[in-house]
Amino acid sequence: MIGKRLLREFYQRDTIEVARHLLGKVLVHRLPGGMRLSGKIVETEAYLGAVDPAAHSYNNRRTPRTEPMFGRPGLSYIYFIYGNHFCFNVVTAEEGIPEAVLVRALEPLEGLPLMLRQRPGNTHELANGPGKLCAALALGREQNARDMVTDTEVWIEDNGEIIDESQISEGPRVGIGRELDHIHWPLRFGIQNHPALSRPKFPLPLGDDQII
DNA sequence: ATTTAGATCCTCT
DNA sequence: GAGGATCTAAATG
Repeated sequence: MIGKRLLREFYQRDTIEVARHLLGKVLVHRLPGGMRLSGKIVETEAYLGAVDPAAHSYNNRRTPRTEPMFGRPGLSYIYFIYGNHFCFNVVTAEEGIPEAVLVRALEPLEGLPLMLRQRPGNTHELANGPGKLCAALALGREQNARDMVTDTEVWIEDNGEIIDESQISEGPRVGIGRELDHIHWPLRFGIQNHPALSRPKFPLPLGDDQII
């Protein structure tokens, strides 16, 4: 069963809302030839642009690399990192407001045999990290700055799955440095206890009988 | 189980 | 020239 492509309105709203609502949606890469590689989004992070020291677009920093973040909501933003990996983001909010959501983990759905050929192992370890999911879905420079509302190769679908608020874990973002307040901002979201979540583990929710 | 180091190269200063 | 929205394997407790 093939879902409905997400429309502009999905992306064109509050970035944190988009990050939460992307959980359970399906990222699709249609290869030349027609084969579909896809996975269910199980983990995301919000990057809040001008006011977010962890965002590439902090203080509206606009360079050739960050240019897609200033484009229409629904654009892909894929960048190369650490000499080895790509990371996949979706541009959010209003055009000109450089915010985005990083997709951090997928549960592979279509194209499993192909993914396993290049990285043998457990299904839930094929795309449980931002670099790994780009490798699994063959996303790279070629797929940067695509308008996923209209593109014929890369887009996101709604397959009808509803993720209730009560099934969403949240916590601080990963890998963004060490000194300032923003490292505590709870802008990382995941489907609670899903086997394809990345590391590190989400913190336990705070409760009355919880000891830290 | 947790920590460390190395790979590797693009982007911006 | 420095460092990064990462990953893996190897070392350590």
